[in-house]
Amino acid sequence: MRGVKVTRDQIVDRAYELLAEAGLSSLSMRRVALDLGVQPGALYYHVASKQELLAVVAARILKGLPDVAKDPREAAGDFRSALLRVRDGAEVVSFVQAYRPDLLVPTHALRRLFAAKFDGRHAEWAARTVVHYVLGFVAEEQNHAELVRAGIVEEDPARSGDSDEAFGFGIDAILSGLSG
Amino acid sequence: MRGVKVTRDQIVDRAYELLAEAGLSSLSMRRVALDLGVQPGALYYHVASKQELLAVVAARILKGLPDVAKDPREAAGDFRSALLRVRDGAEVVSFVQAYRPDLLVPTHALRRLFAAKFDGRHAEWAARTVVHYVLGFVAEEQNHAELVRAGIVEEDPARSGDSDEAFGFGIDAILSGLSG
DNA sequence: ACCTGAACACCGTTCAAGT
DNA sequence: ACCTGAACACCGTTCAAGT
Repeated sequence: MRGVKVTRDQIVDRAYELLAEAGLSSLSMRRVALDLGVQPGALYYHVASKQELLAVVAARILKGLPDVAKDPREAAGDFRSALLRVRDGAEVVSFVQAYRPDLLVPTHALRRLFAAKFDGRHAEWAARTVVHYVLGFVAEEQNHAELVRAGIVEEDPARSGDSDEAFGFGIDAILSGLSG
Repeated sequence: MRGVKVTRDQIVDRAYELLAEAGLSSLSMRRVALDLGVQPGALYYHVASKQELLAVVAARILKGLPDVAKDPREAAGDFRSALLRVRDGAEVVSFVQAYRPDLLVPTHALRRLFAAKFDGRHAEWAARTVVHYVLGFVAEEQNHAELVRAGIVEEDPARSGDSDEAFGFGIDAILSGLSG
């Protein structure tokens, strides 16, 4: 077989699509390679590791998010929406936050907003408090959705539908506490 | 080879130790089986899946946590301490929270504490707000620690050491917001 | 009842060799 | 420069067959 050309962009695109459509458990280097008609090893000429690939995919999940929002409440809502658009989005972004915190837009935007009321140290902590809450909230939402999809757990109709309200409740409490 | 007897407790014990000492990436069914001197398939007579095993391990991580604490601040601190005792503790508990929410003590305890000020619905949301924050915070702490340990990322001395203070800052903000 | 042996269908990563 | 082929060292899970 001849070597079929692959670009880094194609790899990232395919990885993103795979994640968005099928979730993190379907996103493997071998699957990406197969879809692109290339041997698994070929990917490593363009990307150092699966972790690096995930970091770039996470950045794409958050692309389009404005780097400066009106207020923290809107920033948090936009953040959640971006995560929900991609299956397991919160888990991927959560990992990348520890791997490459500099790559993540929402923390920057929030820190800037909080910089009006706090000094640098506390603005950073305030931003992280919001980010941790959002990631924790959405991670549970999405993990639960994956388990329902897999038929491992059945969704209980009592607690479903309240997600937006529950999210808003927490955000409001946090923001009111931060401005107290 | 003859069949060596294994109990469910031995499996859970070994899984917990493996996690505590070496982290989630070292916790495999095959490794547990090897350590117990048994074939991998033998485990499936005692435990339905790796997910079920993780659920029991998560319960053990939180065992010893009082099911009714004095105040939410203490409950949150105890929760974080329990997670930090085991490598990748937050990630495991985070997964299990979506898989078997009923198994997790801290939400129960917090809901009970918040039930004094809120009705059932809002007490639940308040408890979850705190739990999401704690899990998000500790997940980042531990993910970062794993990456440092693996030499993939070097820890920056500027932001290290502040963890307790940063955690307290967020908790105080959330709790003051919840009681406003 | 409980385990072995062996398989099935996968993983991420490396690297000599080819073009 | 970029890819193949092939390997290395693993995974979770299933299941007939043994005891």
